[in-house]
Amino acid sequence: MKQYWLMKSEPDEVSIDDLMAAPRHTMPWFGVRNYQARNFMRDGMRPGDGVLFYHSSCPQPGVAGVAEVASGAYPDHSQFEEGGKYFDAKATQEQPRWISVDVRGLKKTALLPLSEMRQMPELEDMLLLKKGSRLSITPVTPAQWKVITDRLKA
DNA sequence: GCCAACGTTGGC
DNA sequence: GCCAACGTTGGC
Repeated sequence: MKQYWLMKSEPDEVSIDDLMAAPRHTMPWFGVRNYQARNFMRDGMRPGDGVLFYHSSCPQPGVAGVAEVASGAYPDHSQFEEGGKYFDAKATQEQPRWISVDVRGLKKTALLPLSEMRQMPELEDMLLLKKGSRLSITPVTPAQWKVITDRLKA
């Protein structure tokens, strides 16, 4: 059963344009350092799942495009890069702590701003919109997916 | 830059 | 296992 997700990225780090410009529109999703988000990737995601690509921590936060999960989970290389921003001294090759999946961009869309999503009654239960929600990866229900992707086409 | 909310760490 | 202190996220 296909599932749906929302994945946050800071456009200064990786924007929807960066994703679409990558070879085969595909990039590894690295740098997740939160267990709940990791577990969603590890236990919930399957290739072909739908992804809303969300721009966060920027002047215009919102959904910037549609993507899909393009691989299963594998160890996040950045945890082993000593001196790197995402290095984790407690991770080993034998016992990796963090994982990545590949994400393939399907299309860049007109930005659906967070402010507008907050005004859509159908989205009031979205995890993204809950007070205090900071998870970089959240599940999206099929109904929410439909409302949002329909809106992105309009 | 502010700050609310949440997650993690570490002493006990 | 508790919980205070600290760090991070992310909208504004």
